[in-house]
Amino acid sequence: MKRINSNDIAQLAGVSRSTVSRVINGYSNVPEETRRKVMKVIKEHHYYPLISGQLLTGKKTKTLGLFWLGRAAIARDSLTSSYFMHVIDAAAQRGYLVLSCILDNLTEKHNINYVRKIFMEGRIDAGLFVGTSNNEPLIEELVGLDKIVGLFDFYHENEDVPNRLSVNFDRDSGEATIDYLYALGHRKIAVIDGDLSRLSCIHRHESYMRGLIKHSLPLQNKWMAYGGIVKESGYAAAKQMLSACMDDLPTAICANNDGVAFGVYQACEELGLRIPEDISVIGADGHENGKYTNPPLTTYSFDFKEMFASLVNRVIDTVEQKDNIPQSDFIPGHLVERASCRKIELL
Amino acid sequence: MKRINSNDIAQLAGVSRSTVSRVINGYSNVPEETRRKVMKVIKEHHYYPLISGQLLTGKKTKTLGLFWLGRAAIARDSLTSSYFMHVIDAAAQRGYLVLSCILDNLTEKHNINYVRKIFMEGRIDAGLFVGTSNNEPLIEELVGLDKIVGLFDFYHENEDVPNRLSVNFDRDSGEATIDYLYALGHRKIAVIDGDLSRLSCIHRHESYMRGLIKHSLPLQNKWMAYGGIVKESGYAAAKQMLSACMDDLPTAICANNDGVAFGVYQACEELGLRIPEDISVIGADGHENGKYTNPPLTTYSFDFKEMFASLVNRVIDTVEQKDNIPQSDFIPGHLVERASCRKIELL
DNA sequence: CTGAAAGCGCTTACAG
DNA sequence: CTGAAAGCGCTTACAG
Repeated sequence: MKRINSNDIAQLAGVSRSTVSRVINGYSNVPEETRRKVMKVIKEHHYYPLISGQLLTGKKTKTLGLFWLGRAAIARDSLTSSYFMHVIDAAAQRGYLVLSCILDNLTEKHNINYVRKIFMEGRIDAGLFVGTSNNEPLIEELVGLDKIVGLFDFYHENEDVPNRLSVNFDRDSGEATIDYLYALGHRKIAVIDGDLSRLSCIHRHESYMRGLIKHSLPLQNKWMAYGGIVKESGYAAAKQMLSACMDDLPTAICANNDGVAFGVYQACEELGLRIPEDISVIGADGHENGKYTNPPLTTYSFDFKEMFASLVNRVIDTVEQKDNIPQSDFIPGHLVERASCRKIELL
Repeated sequence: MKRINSNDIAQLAGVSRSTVSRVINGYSNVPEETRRKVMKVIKEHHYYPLISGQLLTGKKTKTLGLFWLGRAAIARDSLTSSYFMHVIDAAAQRGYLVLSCILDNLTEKHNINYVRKIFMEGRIDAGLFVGTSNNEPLIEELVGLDKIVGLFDFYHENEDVPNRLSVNFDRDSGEATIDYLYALGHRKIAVIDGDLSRLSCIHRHESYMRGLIKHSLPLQNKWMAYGGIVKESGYAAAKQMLSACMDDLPTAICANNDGVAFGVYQACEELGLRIPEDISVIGADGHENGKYTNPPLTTYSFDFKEMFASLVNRVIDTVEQKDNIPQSDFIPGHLVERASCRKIELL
């Protein structure tokens, strides 16, 4: 059974292929009657033009690539499913589809070729990258080839490159977290940093430090650790840090993100430290599971839906050659107070 | 800057487009020296043939559609991120990409047209559906149009339709669950069913009933409820059921899936019932979060990675016109014993 | 072993 | 307002 094409539709409707095409593409110079006649045949046969033909004439794919870096983090983090959904929804909103790839990194030859191929074969109008580390030559190459690229949490000072868009966490989350703890009376505050090859982790680290300095609080090595970005690494870092300073414990721990905070919970449990009675814990992200931990996790929360929508919309605006598109967007977060931080009575 | 095409490559390499194409497609009748000469130019210019041109000559898209039904369930369930990953990984394994869509249902006109369009426009070689309910006319239409369709948890007795593939949960999970509880000494067993428009929920219900009957246990209305498939609905069902039979509580509750079991946990907590001391709870699925609940959830677990790999591979085999492809596959689950079911001393 | 030619399904100036 | 023609980038019989 041969597939029906625009020629067949034209014949059935008694017009030329040109007219069929004009109707499909909504040209204004088609009289209402002709349009109706052609549409009738199109509907009857469930005819849709093949994109392969359309693409060859310069139409867009109306497809975004979504390149997800870091398989391990994805597998372990349930926030991720909502990320996927946010991207797909935001794109669908604008009539775009999403082609998803999961890759461990963007440095292995094999992965580089894979991504490059998807761009060069003309499968997508633009590509979104999530989980990039701070230096990605492939992305610069693609930008140089005039490919449109959207980056989550990957800011470039250079804003003169209109085909490189980004969305970022605000840069004050760390400071705001410290402010909150300070106001509760905490003076001995530990910080567990994330993966410092990621932009947001660097910014948050710097912001924590600004907060500590602002309040003239001590920056002590024994109260600092690198906790990665997942529960397991957060657990290991917290366990080691706390074990080493049991004689002089901090009264509060800032975890670079909620996954790490869950690891801190586990470490505290094993060390017999009650949260928040013995030690307060505060995270960052706004992870869904934070509502259900015991105690529920106080955290500096971000609206990921908003973040992805901002990125997707500006990328699509760029594809559609709109004007005055902001290249970067820093999304503000806000404190979500639950039950993992307690007030300290000051003497 | 114009894009380089096969003509340019041909000129640069001093051959015809035909030969360039032969090299790219790995034809055997190209002498090694010519091949090398052409490949050199191709590599140098990072040339990749546009798929639009290739498709028009009958090549496949090497892309699978993934149609995800039921936005609400996705948003709430963190298992979902691993589902996405399993599909994308299994497809990538075979050199296929995945185009993902999220839809509330397959019944609204708008959604039907959306899915139909993606198939008809030639964007994908086959489509996978997850979260379908038991009767989906659109799927039958697509099957009738010779589209290749892969269904998760949606079995058809009629196995004579080679372009309709499915993967399913084994049909003994309910019975095995009852067997387990019976062996622990439980005689008063409640069942919270899922969404009976889904095949697996029906099968599991029937299987629970078989188990109860086999052991001559009472099928009591007061110990039966419909709990949907997410935590919230499971909570509501359990709360209502338990509140209504506080004078004669079951000693164990079977939850249709783990999400529902988490709802049961919440209901029990509110009613002051300790798990497993006062009441045992067992789930089904093997949800990652079940490890972290208090107490950790005993459940009848399935390997979703295996399930999706089975479906993806058989769908791709069908696309590639291999022979003797099983249309359905029932994947066996197994009991994962954690701490939510206790032994009952029999008098 | 290899090139010239036809053709895939569409859209879009062009001409009328 | 509308049709005939050209062209997009590829692959594949066909002929030599």
